[in-house]
Amino acid sequence: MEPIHRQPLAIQVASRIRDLIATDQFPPGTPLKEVNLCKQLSVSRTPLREALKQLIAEGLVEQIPYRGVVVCNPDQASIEQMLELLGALEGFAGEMACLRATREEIDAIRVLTQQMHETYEKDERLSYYKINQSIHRSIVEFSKNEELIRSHERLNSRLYRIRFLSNRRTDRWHTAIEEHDAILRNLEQREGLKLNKLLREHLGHTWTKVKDLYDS
Amino acid sequence: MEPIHRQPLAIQVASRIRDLIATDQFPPGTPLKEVNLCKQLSVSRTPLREALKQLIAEGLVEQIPYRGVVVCNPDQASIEQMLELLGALEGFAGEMACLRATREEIDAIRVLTQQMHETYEKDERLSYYKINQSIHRSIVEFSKNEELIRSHERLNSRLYRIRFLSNRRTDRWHTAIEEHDAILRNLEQREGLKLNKLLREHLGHTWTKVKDLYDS
DNA sequence: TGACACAACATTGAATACAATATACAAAAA
DNA sequence: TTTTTGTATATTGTATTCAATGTTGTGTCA
Repeated sequence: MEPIHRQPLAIQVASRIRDLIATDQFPPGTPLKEVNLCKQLSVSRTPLREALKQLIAEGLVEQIPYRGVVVCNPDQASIEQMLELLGALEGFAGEMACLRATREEIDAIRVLTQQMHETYEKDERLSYYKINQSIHRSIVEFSKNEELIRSHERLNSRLYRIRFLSNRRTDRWHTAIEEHDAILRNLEQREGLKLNKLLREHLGHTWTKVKDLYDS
Repeated sequence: MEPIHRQPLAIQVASRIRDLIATDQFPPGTPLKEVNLCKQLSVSRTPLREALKQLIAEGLVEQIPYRGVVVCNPDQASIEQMLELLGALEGFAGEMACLRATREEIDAIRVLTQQMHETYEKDERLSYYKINQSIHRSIVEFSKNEELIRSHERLNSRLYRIRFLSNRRTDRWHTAIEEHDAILRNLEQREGLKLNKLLREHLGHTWTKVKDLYDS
């Protein structure tokens, strides 16, 4: 029988705050005052502080001794480095996926890519964003490397907000779709090295979008 | 003027426990009972618990609700996956280092590689181990990607104990040295792709050593 | 003798109380 | 008026207390 999952309060609090940051309800620079948050979330300081410790370890917030915790505001250089690393991770994941993904798993990617085309035709920005995330996450999962999956997940969540904001720009939408077609093709043909390169470039293009966003 | 660095207790406690795990004084499976540790480290439960939360986030220990925290005992598959990821990270770092390392930084690697040869001649196992770690860490640093450096650092610290244990085997010592010569050569000639491949293979060989260790 | 119920204990989870430190503001001196 | 310094207040850091849960051992009944 399915066991009951118990989550310590700290874990729940952590994921709640994580969401608040990702959805820009706690934008960068927001000071996370303990007593305020306690009241808002109806928990005491102990689990809240333990949750914050976790977020600090994830790099989502930063702590200054005796002066509290604030939401990180990564500068352009940090974002570029994070995207560069994300590209490396996804590229490597893609390479491994070429070796390890099953026929069915690749079919699933094809379906998602097809759906992505449809959202493009219908101009559904949010759906596009979600499907795009799905595809990338799936490729990483198909690497069958748990450690890689976790690392990617953590880094990606830190970039969630940035990517969401940069998704508003429509410039590169069409080319992004074409890139996804190429990604699918190379995955189907198990061209590991080429897929690696493609994914790294694909993420590199995200950076140019983000950069424009910052510059404007 | 140089500011005074203050470390909250939780941070200090965390790094102390991290060391105890790395040096096998807290071998895998050791239950980390809160009150015991409190007394041993002379701190109260609150900062200790916050430290544990950090170690959990790092994946060094695992927590079971209401049953405490134990030192992780990664199985063969996990170790293989961690080493695979470590190889990917170092490989990518090497590729970036070829683009970004200064002449002086590469010289530093040459010096270290030379010292490594000397420890081999003198059969100084511990020195060899430390220099080896230095070289790998330096290459990652020369990628000039802070995010990559942090990720590598965290993953590497989790493998510290394993690598230390596998260092006792002498079989592959000579070939490892030769690989390091090749790594240096390719770094000097800025052959990014080749260096990437070399480093990934180098880490792959570590895995065969570890595997032998487990099998015997 | 073995299985089960129950109680006593040990351990973690959460809340509160207290201490240390930083910040803001006002009063006093130059 | 400006600078400095002391004090009040807010906030975080740490310790302690209480509650919830898991574990172990013992005694009873079949």
